[in-house]
Parts: sequence; C-alpha cells; structure tokens
Amino acid sequence: MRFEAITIKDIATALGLSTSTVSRALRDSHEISVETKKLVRAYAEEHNYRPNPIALSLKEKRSRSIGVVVCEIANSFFSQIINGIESIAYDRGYNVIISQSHESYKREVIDLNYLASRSIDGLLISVSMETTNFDHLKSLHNKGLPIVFFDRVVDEIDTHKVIIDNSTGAYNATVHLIENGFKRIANINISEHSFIAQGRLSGYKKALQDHNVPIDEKLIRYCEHGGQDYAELEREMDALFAQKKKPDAVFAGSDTMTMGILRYFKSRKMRIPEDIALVGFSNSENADLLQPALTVIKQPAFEMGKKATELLLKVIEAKRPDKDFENFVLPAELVVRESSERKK
Amino acid sequence: MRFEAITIKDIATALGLSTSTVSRALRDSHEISVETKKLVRAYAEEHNYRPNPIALSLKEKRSRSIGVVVCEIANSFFSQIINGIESIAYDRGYNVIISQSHESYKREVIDLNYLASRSIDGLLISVSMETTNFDHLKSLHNKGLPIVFFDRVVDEIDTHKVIIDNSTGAYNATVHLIENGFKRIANINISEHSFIAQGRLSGYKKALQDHNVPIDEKLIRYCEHGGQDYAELEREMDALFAQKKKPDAVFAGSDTMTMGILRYFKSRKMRIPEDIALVGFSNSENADLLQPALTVIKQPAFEMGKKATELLLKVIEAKRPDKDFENFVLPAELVVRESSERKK
DNA sequence: TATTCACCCGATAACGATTGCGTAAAAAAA
DNA sequence: TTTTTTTACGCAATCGTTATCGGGTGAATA
Repeated sequence: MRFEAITIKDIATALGLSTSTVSRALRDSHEISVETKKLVRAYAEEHNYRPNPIALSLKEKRSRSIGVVVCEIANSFFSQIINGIESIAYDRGYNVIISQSHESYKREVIDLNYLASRSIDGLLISVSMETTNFDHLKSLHNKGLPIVFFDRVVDEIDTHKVIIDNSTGAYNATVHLIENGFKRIANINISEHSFIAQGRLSGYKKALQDHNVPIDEKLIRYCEHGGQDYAELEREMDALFAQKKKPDAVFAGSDTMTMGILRYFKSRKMRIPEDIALVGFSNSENADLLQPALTVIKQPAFEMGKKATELLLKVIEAKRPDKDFENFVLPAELVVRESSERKK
Repeated sequence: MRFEAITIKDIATALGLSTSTVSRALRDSHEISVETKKLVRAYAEEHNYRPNPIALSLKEKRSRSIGVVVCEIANSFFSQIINGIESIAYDRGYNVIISQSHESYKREVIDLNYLASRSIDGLLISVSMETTNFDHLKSLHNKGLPIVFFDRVVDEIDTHKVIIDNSTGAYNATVHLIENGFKRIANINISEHSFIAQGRLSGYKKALQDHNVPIDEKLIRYCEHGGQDYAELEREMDALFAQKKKPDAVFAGSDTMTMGILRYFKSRKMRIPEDIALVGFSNSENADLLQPALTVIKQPAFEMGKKATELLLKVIEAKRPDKDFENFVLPAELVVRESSERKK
C-alpha cells in the first residue's frame, strides 16, 4: 500500500515543459516568463503539488530533521522541554525525532547510532544518568554533527549548552528550609557523577555554610539511576533513616525522586511537614494538588527547549563553523507550599 | 556546518571497483566473488559505512517514518501511548515524528499537511477535540495513506481502530459511586461530539438505569475544549453547582478535567469525599499521592500505543490492500481510592 | 546588414543507492 | 580446438529535485 504524490515531472509532461522550467517557475526564477509561471503555479496548486522532501534532502545533503534524546518523555520536565523544542523546530520547518534513553547508557548509544544513521542535521541531548563515558558523543561531534546539550550537559565537549542554575536553585531551597527552622536537612541526589548533582550539591552545601549549619555527609545520598527504580530510592531512604540522628527535612534532586520520596513517607505514615519536611525539584503541573501541597523548585523547561533549539539551528544553518559557544543559564524558581511549613 | 558520511562511491573509488559491485558485495549478492566481498566488507566496517537512508527512501519511495498526532504530549495518557508506539516502531526500524494539535482543529490540519509533506509512510492519530469535519483525514486516506486511529477515532473512515472500552469503564465507575451511597452523580465530559464522550456517557447512563437512579440531564455537562482551558471547566462547574439540587459526586471524563475538578474543589474548600466525591479517567502515575488519593479509571495506554503501531505497520508493509479492518477494544481499570469513599 | 543582448527555456549532471542488462574472461563441455 | 556456460564485474537508468551550461528567437544597436 503506497501513497503516491504528484511530481515536477508530472507537471512538466502535462504542460509540455521541461522539469527545469517547472522547477524554476515554482521557485519564481526571473528567467521564466510571467505566463509560464502562472500556468505552472495554477497546475501545481490545483493538483496540490508539494516538493518531495526526501529528494530535496538528498540534493541538499540535509534532512531538515533534528534528533532529540531524553531519558523519558513521560516526565513533566522533559515533555515540557520537548514542547519548547517543537515550538521552534516547527516554525523553522524542521521535524523532531525523539528517542528515549530510559537512563540507560547502552540504550543511549543505540539511540545515537540510530539517529546518526537517519542522517539528522543536528542533535539535542540530555545525557542519561548512567553515562560516564562520552566517546559516542565525542565521535559524532568530531565528525561535525552539530550538538547542543541541555540540562545534563557534558563538560568535556565544546559546544552550546543550556542549563538550569542548579546551584542557586538548590541554595534557595536549602535556605528556605533553614529559615523555616529545619536543622538536619538531607539531600537525596541523582548520580554523583552527573553535572546536575554537582551543581545542586554545591548550592546545598553553600546554603548550610552561609547559615552556619554543619555539613553532615551522612545526610547526603545518591541514586545512581535517579530514582527511576523505586527500589533503589527506597534503599537509600532506608539507609538515611536508619541513622541515629535522623533528618528533619529532605531536599530531593529530581522530579521522579521527589515523587518517590513523597510516596516513601506516605507508606511509612510519616507526617509532612510535622515529622519530615520535603522540598524537591519538580515540574509537575499538579504539585499543588498533592498531599501535602509540595514546595518545589520549578525549572523553566519550555524556555530551555526553545533556547536549545534556537542555538542548534544557529549552528546547523551557519555558513562557517563558529567556535564561540554559549553556556546559557536559566533560573529555577522556588514555589513555597505546605510541605516545608515552619516548624512549630 | 555539515556532517559528511562515507558513501558507496567512496568505497568504490578507494578499492578500484564500481558502485554496483560494492552495493552488491554489501548485500551479499552471489554474483560477487568471495574475496571482493571480504575486501568491501572490511573497508566498510573500518570506515563505519552506513547506507544513506534518504537515498534509500527516494529509491524505495518509502521514508520508514510514521507520523503521530496527539493533542498534547505533556499528558500522562498520551506520553504513555507514545512510549508504546516507540517501543514497536523502534524495533521495526521506523522513526516516529510526533505532532501536537493542542486540541485545535486548525493546528491539526496544519500538522497533517506538514506530515504528509514529510512523506510519512503511515499515520497514527487521536483527533483533536475541536475536530468535527474529517475531510483532511478522508483526503489523505483516499490518497492511500495508511492510517490507524487510536483513542479518539473517526467512525466514518474505514480503517483499523484501537479504543478503550469507554462505556464499561464509565459504567464501572458509576456503579462504584452508586454502591458507595452517592445519589446525585454528575458527569463532566469532553466535547459532546466526540466518540469518547458518547461511550462514556452511555456507560454512565446505563449504570444509573440498572440501579434505578433517575437520569438528570442537568447533571451532565460538556467542555468543548476538554478542560485544557481551566476557565472553561470552571464555568461548567459553576453552572453545575449553581443548581438547587447539587450533586454529591462527580465523574470526570478526562485526565486534564479530573485534575482541574480536583483543583476546583480545593479552591472552594469543598471536602472530598465528605462534601463531594470524585472519580475520573486519569493515567497519572501519582494519583495515589494526591489529596485525597484519587479513585481513577486507568487506561492501558502503553498497550494501546503498541497495538496501534502493530496494526499500522501491518498495513504499511502489506503487499496488497486489505479491507478487513480491526476494531480493537482495550479494557479500562477502576482503581479505588479515598476520593470516592462510602458516605457515612 | 551585421552584431549584441536580453529573454526564455531545455538538456544534462548530480545527490546515494539499487538493479537490469551487457560483456570480458575463465572454466567447462563438445 | 571450438563452443557453450559460468563467473564476476561495469554501465546506465532510476527515484525527485535543482544548478550549470548552452542555445534559439527576436529586438535593439552599430
């Protein structure tokens, strides 16, 4: 079952012209007479002619499509980013091919191979949490594939990057907890190796230092898989609460983990914020409807997608390689709700 | 900045062969000698040769990509469906181009034009809530584009369809409310014209009839835009509660509306389920974390995406058109939680 | 009258890969 | 030895489009 469309050749034979003439007429070349143009345009319009993008791609050596790799699209933060990406790509005539790594390094490598073989013009990627070796990305980058990193970026590759100000976001959240009277603030973070976790950890530590709260390394824990796997999160939480000096607040380092921790507390009948306060990174639209309404650090995901795409298209459409790369930093916003209410 | 890959021609000149020989060697043709094959394969391997999919598409008149149109990807139900779609498409070597209609008819038409111009091999679509005229779809279908509908299907177009058993889902939810002692059960539904709303409404009515609860048309309301726009939902809810005989339970017809209604109740300080019970269609992963934990009708979204994709690929890859179309119906599952607890 | 331009258009090659057909050389059969 | 067959490869067309080059016609200029 195939779906056949009208071609320039069809128009040419129908009107007794050559394909070159038809092509030029449609592109409004000055070397075609006004009558011929009219004739061709009318026929094309009538038969709903659309240039074959595949033929164009082959000729122009560009596919007008960009690849996107994220860990998971069923995650508010990333689906909002994708909305931002699509909003720009769509306007500029690019289509977007989305792949999910599901936080697996292996899957990320496969995804990239696949995208490269689909001859994408450029790549937008937020690397998986498992990824510590970046050779697959370096190799593509060296071959000249335009790449823009967003959110989880790779320091060692020199290109545009769009990130959240993780450090300030974490700082503000931690300060907020300190000011509300919490003393033992735990930090459950994503993979220790990740760029994101490092920023968030530094903001957390700086806030404690600035307020003369001692840093207790036992209150800092990491989930290598970012809490995609609830069992992993549960293990880390159990370890955290098995300690003698228990935390009175938890600051969570990702959307999935924030929800997972909330689930953990509820299952253990821990009252929030009376027994334990909770603040976390989250872009859920419904954080205000949760029990309790959650204090979150919200990230400008849509803007991030937009900005990353704009930068990528700039590189793709640049006549000559530009070595002047941007490191664009977007602010995170603290939204205060019940889950971090002042200790009585 | 362009990203150049090795071609068959490069291999041919490097080895002093013709492109035909190289092509045949790579496809393991019997008319190429064993040594030549070895030579070519080794060179291709070493230089990481990948056939150019665009050139193949042009030759084979197929793009190995399928278009997907949904209203919104930042919606658990649809992002889970997309996960299902990708899981199959990926394995079969197809890539997926996703477009969002944002529940706008106009945008849906633009999306389809765009996808058609990108020469997709097939289309998976859940039509927008605004869409009542299906000419844009009929036209593509008549031109031979393989289409499979999912969730929000179009009756008048004869092709494969994958739907949820909306009627039974709604029936079970309504019966559950009746059995828990609720008497005046309102139904807030999506656009009245939609296939989905009709199924859900019929299940709702049947449940009332089977239990001798009178049907009160004043308790049935529709949101044309499906609650994407909170103001619209608010207007309908205000109208519902402005009545003398107020409802004691609400059954909501979509994910967005369920969340919107919960927000509405909370903002009016209405207690759930004491003042008003709530049950709704929702695929949110976190319905159990809400206040109160929400009784939902959960749909097998991932399965739906898988099934629809399998059917589409069957049509695309069929040698000859098959007129025997499936109407695949998936069950919805009622998950009981606090928001519909028995009246004291 | 001869030359020079515009003007308008067609033929051809190219993008990368596949494929039917043709053919030289080697091997097998007569 | 001659003829036939087999082996192993190259040529060229094709998919749809555009860029380059070249050419014919008629009018304006020398």
